[in-house]
Amino acid sequence: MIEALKQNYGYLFEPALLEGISNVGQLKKVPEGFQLMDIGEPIKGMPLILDGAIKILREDEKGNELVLYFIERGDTCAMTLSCCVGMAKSEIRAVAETDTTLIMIPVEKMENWMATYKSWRQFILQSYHDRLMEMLDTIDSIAFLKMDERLLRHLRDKAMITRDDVIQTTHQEIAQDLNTSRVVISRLLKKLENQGKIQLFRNSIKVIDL
Amino acid sequence: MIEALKQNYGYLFEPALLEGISNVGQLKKVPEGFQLMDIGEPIKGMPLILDGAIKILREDEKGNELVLYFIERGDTCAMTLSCCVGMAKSEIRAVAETDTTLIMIPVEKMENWMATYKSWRQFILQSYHDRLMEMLDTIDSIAFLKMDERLLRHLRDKAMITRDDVIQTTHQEIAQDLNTSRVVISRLLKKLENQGKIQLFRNSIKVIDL
DNA sequence: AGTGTCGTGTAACCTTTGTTACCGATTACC
DNA sequence: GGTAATCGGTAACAAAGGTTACACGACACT
Repeated sequence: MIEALKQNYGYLFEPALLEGISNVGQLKKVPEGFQLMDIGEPIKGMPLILDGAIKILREDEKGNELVLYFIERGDTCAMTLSCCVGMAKSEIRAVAETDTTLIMIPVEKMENWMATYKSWRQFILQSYHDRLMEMLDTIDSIAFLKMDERLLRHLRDKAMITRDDVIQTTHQEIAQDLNTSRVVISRLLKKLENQGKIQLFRNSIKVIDL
Repeated sequence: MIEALKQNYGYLFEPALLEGISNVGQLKKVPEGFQLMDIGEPIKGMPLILDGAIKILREDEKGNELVLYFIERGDTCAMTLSCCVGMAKSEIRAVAETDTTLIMIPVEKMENWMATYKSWRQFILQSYHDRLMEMLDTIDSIAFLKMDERLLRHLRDKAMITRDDVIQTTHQEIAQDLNTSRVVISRLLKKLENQGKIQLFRNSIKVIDL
């Protein structure tokens, strides 16, 4: 574990902190589609992603979903940080977008390390910052963009985090991610294909115009 | 200044920190409508609100606006915190919603106090948490609600922060806040009035159903 | 091969929201 | 008092997105 940790976070954290993490942290490998956290669930720990990607999404009472953003290698989940401060319940759902390796850190350590390690403080603040910016991005998309632009952006995001211009997914799944209906997505995807921006296949989409 | 400071933040910060704030902080009184910060502007300092309320909004390249949330007495602006970490440019615009009194703290002090005062650390983290939750709320509104519900929610928010069920505003201004057109707002306001949830006057709206 | 399920394309229609245009009332300013 | 600007109501229409229904091919399972 310490090896993968050093590789991803070595330049960030001082040796003593790396050691602390590897002592109390719990290595976890989860397959694609695995649900790491759900809305209303108490927070068990804070994840440090070593490899893979996680989809963070929001749901309302009626079951409508919306993807907020993805987190990747080197990231952590600000919502988790957040919950250590105030309430203990998660406001979001986290689902592994690809096979993912991560370290879970018990929440008790956080305040502790905040006082001790400057690098930890900076990491936490940076994470909050990054997540706030992602949320701003999300808000920009929903508030200012039409569905076809949101769709294209979503496809590019997915291509980016999987590092593959061919996305394995269905129209139905995209519709859920963007909180709209399958018919609408099929319609717009066809339009994007006619514009030469993507290529459609059964169960996959190739993004041309990255 | 130290008096107003103690009154609003005394229970949060230890005496030494309060003293530090009152030494380096700069007291500011701004009138309603005053623009405290704009998108792209470098961040000068971090505001602690003593009295009043500030509207935080986002704008895209085309000039479309959207209100993100309001901050009030006892709050600070997470975007400012955020900018001390990464870039130095503001991502948002801040406009005084009412006459407002605040203390500006130079950004240099932040990292300093983070190491020294536990209460400061907790305040910063709590602020980040609060702001993230507000952003989630905003996303919920835009993503899951129809315009009439968003409108009603906006009116209630405004009533809340001004502590007055009569809102002084125009349909045009509301339309800007919600990134839609005046005609749409007029239409929906009329509907809400017919439903008995509000009462319309020239330049003001009374929220019945708080 | 036969059956059922899943993924996709498409048409028809409805609702919500955005746009343009116009009008009357109120207010501000000279 | 006259004039211009602002504010709000409304109609008519356009565009975007949501809904329902159905067809057809791919695929899985037996």
